[in-house]
Amino acid sequence: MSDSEALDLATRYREILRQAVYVVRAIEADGELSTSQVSTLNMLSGQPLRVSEIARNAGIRVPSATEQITKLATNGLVERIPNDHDARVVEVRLTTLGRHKLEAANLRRNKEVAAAFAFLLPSERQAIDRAIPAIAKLNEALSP
Amino acid sequence: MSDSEALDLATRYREILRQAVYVVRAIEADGELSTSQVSTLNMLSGQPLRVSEIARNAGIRVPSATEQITKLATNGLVERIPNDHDARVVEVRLTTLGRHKLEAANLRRNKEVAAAFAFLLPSERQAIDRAIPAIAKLNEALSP
DNA sequence: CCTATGTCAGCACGACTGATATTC
DNA sequence: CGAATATCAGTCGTGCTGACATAG
Repeated sequence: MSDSEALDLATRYREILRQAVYVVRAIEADGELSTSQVSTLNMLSGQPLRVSEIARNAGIRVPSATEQITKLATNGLVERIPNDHDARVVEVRLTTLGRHKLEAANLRRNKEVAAAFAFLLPSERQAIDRAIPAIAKLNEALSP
Repeated sequence: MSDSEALDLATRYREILRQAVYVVRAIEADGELSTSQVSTLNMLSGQPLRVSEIARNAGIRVPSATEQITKLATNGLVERIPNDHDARVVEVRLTTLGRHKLEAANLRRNKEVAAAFAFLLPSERQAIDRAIPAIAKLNEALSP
């Protein structure tokens, strides 16, 4: 790929991404979890994580993660658990309520997106499906 | 495509998008235009637009667009032009300075993204290339 | 004593709603 | 008069840096 082809592809990619961000943000419902809250909770759906791990996974700083967690904990969606081996560490765990709210929010959002996918041709859905691993690798390459 | 396949695709698509947002935001340089400023200015690179048109294109409310424009105008990147036929309307136009700063910011960002594309296999670049029109159509389907 | 971890305080950006001119 | 256009005022969410307490 020539330099100018790469620049052209980058331009189109950046533009489509900008659009997609606004469009996906717009499917948030009133009173539901915010997109960043869903992201944080999704991370915790497998196992509890430390504050610093949450920050690293989310691409944000530790104080910002603390703030998110404080808000989620106030709403009873996560709980802080002290670590027996290292008293500096705080593990953050989904509560049952948090898990239920997360599943509801994920399902609603995914249904909306899935409904939009129904407007695409099979070949178009396939094109997006095949691009997802490549975008993941690109994200990796762009990460610090 | 079955419902569960569509839901699965939607899940993976939402997740990859979330990642991409953080990663692309992170390539902002200090003292440069912000991502939302670049978006606004890119809209104006073709022809002047009304405040309400900018808001609609950007997927934001009119007062938010006004605020963006005020900031850009304060920095000399755009100028407000009254409309002869309708005194309620304000057209917003790129200044020469705005055009130069926009081109510099676009080039720097696109170079960073293009450099990341270089880490991908040709087949992976092709996969993203082919997905872009499909994502555009998906954005269309998700728009209100 | 130095480092790691998490929190607190204060700030910036960018969105929102509701209220207000002004013009059509 | 009602609708359209843009702005202003005030608020909220989410990120940041710098300072700090506590633990290793």
